[in-house]
Amino acid sequence: MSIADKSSKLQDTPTGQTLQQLFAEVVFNIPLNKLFHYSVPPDLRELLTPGMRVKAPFGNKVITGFCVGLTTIPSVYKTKDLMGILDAFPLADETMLRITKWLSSYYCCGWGEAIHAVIPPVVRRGAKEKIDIFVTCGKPLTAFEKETILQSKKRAIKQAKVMEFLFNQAQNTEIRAKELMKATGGTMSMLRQLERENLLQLEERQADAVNAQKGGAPVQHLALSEEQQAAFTLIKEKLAEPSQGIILLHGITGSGKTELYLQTIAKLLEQGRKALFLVPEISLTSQSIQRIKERFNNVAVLHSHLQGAFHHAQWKDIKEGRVDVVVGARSSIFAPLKDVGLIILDEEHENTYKQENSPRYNARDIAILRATYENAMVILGTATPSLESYYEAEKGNYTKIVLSKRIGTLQLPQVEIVDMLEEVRKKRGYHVVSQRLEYYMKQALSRREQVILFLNRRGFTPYIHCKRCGFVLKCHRCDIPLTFHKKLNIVLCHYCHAEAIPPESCPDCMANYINYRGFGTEKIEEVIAKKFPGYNILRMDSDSMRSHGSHEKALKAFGEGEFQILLGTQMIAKGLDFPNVTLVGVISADTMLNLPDFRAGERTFQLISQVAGRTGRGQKGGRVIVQSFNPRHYSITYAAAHDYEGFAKKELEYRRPLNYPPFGRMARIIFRGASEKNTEEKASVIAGKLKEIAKESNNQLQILGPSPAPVMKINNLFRWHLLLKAKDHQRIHDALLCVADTLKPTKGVQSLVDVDPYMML
DNA sequence: AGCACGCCGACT
DNA sequence: GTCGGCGTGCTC
Ligand SMILES: [Zn+2]
Ligand SMILES: [Zn+2]
Repeated sequence: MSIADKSSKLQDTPTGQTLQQLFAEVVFNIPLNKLFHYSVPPDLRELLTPGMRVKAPFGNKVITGFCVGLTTIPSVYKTKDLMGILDAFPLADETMLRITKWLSSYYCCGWGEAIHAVIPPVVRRGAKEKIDIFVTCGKPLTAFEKETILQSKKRAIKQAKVMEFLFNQAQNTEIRAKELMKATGGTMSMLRQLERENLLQLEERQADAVNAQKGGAPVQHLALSEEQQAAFTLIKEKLAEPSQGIILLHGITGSGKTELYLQTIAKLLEQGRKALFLVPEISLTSQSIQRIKERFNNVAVLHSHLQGAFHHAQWKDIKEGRVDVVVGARSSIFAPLKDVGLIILDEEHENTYKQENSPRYNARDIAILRATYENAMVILGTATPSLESYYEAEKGNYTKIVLSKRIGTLQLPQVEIVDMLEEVRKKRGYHVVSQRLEYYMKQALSRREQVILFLNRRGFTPYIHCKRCGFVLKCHRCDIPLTFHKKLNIVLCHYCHAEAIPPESCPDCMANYINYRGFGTEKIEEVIAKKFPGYNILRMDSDSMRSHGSHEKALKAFGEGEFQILLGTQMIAKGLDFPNVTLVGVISADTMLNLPDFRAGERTFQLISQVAGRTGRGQKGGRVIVQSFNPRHYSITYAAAHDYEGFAKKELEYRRPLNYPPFGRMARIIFRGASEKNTEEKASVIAGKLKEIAKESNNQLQILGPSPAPVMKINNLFRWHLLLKAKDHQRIHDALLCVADTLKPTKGVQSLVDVDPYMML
């Protein structure tokens, strides 16, 4: 314990200089937005830089914290000494400290929590650097010399095998010792023995994390279309300006956005700066990731569930400037690149950019923030801009660039909406496949073309109910109907994954009138198999694609024509590019439309547009059939007409009077607890306080609720929520700050604050 | 978040 | 009379 009084404020250094006592500002990974000051002992003084992790006594134990700053003025009289420094270099640079501070303020979490969320776990754990052993043949040998060696090893079969394997490799190529041993059955001691005999060379070094393509010229740029060229010219102009700003690149599917991204990256790299490329999710089948890797040399593809050591090495490579382009999903926005000049968000509207646990940030907003801090350009690319981005562009805050033409002679597919109510009347009863869809499927299949069917619901039937008393079978832990899975013969909760045996009679009234109602992908598969015997159906949903690599394998098989019909959920909605697919059927466009969410219409429009983009990718053209019980809903009709502008105008018209984003801002507080009563109570206490603040604000702030969340119970926890709505975010922020201390968990009820929420369930 | 301190019910 | 429940407050 050092006392910050006059006598100890000065310390003597070995050189005799007298230095003022220095204090470290430290934050911890706890839900507490508070700085703690620690005195820096003389021996640590030279080593400590903000951004490093430190060991500090906290309460009666020693924990790890982050140093976020240094000061000579402590906030308290008594300060404890720092006990150690964990890093030789700061894990977070100045920009990252600024960003995390902003995160903690904006999303209502501790600064320490924000930093914690931004540093990959492997880096925090300080994974030992992965050392690989590489084997090479050494000097070139003639065929005769090789033969002599093999002869001399006649009695050491395994050794001969190793040497033979090496000889069969191309001259001077290296192979990982592990791979070599796996292929030949050799052991490490064997390799060491061969090394001693000078028959091979072993080199121990850190595995390369970067996509280093030694030699082999990168793939050349493609020629740009007239429209692309105009867009590129504009981007280049913006790039040359001192503050480059934000570009909304609105390009329909197939208009060549990726090529523009790539050439812009190339332009930026010429300036010696680095680029960050964000994608909604990293999938091995992604075309754009493949194209980036073949176009540039030092590309790092960040994979969130990557091998620890590899990830650590990759992170270091990025930090130390050996990487030019970082590609990754949401959390890659925090990649420790120095001097980022360009941040690209592909499919900007995707909700995967929003993190659904604390800090609940949106990578799109962080990208814009980071770009202003680092003076970088942001390109938001999409075929269906989020209304937030569209509106910013309309206001002139973003530069909008439109690519309205498909590359080459490709035509947009023709979209036909089928009124399912009409269908019910015509066919007397409900059929999941309409006559129109069946007709076009027959046509396409008879021409040996392929069909994609989309349904955003897995399982066999989503409801199990009693025809006599109306009882609906629900999960005993959640307020959610159970889904019947036929193949596994279980009923499953899609929220908590609880499973049960399908009932044969009503659990409530014992009647034998159990009805399995509705349809999921599993049932559609059965229906289609009956209707189209002799065709191979590939079903892709999280049930059928559970094992590793099955996703890639399945798509490859479909691409090679092994299957004629591909049926699946969300997972087949994006990115697929199969020229032989001439028909896409949307089994139900209503699944999202009926959700209690003000973005339901926007989501429906995006989904139909995205799914429609899976066809018309070849010379044979394409057609889309959209089945709906709301065939005249504007989200569906505008999507069918490929009219984004029309949709956006209509949707904005609906949101404006209600002050929904983009006109207003929102935050949501979710309360959850084991006791229904306590949960409700807590929600109304907080709501009461907020409503008082709202009253003072002259109705600038609105409080909606408290009310039970649309899903009232998940995993035995009851859920209530309330919404804050205001014209500007500051009001919401101030209000949240006022109630912040009452949001701590009490009586087993916790409160979760979600600023700019996406999920409303 | 942990952890200590503190104040009221049901146990030896 | 004590053991332990978890409500409140603090951590440089
Ligand atoms: Zn459940
Ligand atoms: Zn019943």
